[in-house]
Amino acid sequence: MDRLDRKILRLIQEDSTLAVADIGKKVGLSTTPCWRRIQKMEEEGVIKRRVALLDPEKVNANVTVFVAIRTNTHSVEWLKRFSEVIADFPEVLEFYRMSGEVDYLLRVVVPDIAAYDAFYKRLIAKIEIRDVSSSFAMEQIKFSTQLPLDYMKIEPARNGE
Amino acid sequence: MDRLDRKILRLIQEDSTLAVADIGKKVGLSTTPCWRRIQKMEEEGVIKRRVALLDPEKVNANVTVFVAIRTNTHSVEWLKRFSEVIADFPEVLEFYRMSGEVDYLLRVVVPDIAAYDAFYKRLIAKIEIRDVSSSFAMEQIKFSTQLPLDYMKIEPARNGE
DNA sequence: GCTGAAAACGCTCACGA
DNA sequence: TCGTGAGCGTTTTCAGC
Repeated sequence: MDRLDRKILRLIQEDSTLAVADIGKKVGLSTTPCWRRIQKMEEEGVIKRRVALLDPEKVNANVTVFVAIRTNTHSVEWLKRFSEVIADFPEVLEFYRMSGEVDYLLRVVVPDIAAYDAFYKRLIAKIEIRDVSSSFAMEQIKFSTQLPLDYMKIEPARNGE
Repeated sequence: MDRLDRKILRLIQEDSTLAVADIGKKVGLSTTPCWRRIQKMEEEGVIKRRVALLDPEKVNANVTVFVAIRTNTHSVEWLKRFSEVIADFPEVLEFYRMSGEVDYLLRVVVPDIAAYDAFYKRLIAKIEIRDVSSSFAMEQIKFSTQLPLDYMKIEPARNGE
């Protein structure tokens, strides 16, 4: 992947409705070669999927809660079971295994505090957890799906640009 | 918005490359009415944008760090300044104002710990922060942009379905 | 590897039910 | 509000450079 590929990624990460011809114009490529580059990055899995992003408020899912979880059973089996449980909850958008004090961190999205409480009860009914600590977000100041591309490993373009 | 709209949202939240005709087939609608519903939801801002999601590993941005921030200057001006500073850092993908102990929470994405340290130094050089606590994610077990649609406020369809 | 053109496909709109 | 069908633009493929 070279600088042109990165330029393409920057564009489609922002807006995937752009026509291939337009992307080509912006990066200095005609339609066919630009299309082939995109095709290749899809095959390689660099581009994973194309999705529509919705307005959380308009679909009544505007409250974000971060749930810090500590467990006493640090086994692979417990994690496997826990992952399966989490997979059944569409409210959980992000799920991380952490270093430090907290073992796992969830980002949960619900309409309000009451719905979070209902979610919480359903969760602890399904699996035993030592310690759960919930932090509510008052406001989402920034949310982006655009990964920083400045760290990409770039192979120099053949023309030397 | 009725049940059909919700079905449409479910589909395009998952895969926005689906042809309108195919979406229509899946929800029981022919192309044009399906297209009109999508059009309307775009105009209303329910559908905000369409983007490509990339593989964090393949673009060398695979380490997530949660940064909990506490401030002593709880003024609107400080938040404004802080927001502007954050906007200049492409590594910050999410930024929340929190309730409780922590004032703000960032989700930062970098290639490795060294890059995080560099990011951290650049950040604190730009604005004064009372207390910063960084937690590293070892593993991203789940990441989704699909908001839960079960909480949507549904108007009954005219045909009574 | 790029260009340009042709074919296939999907989007968009006017009209009638 | 839905559906049909026609026109148009985009995507995708392919021959030639």
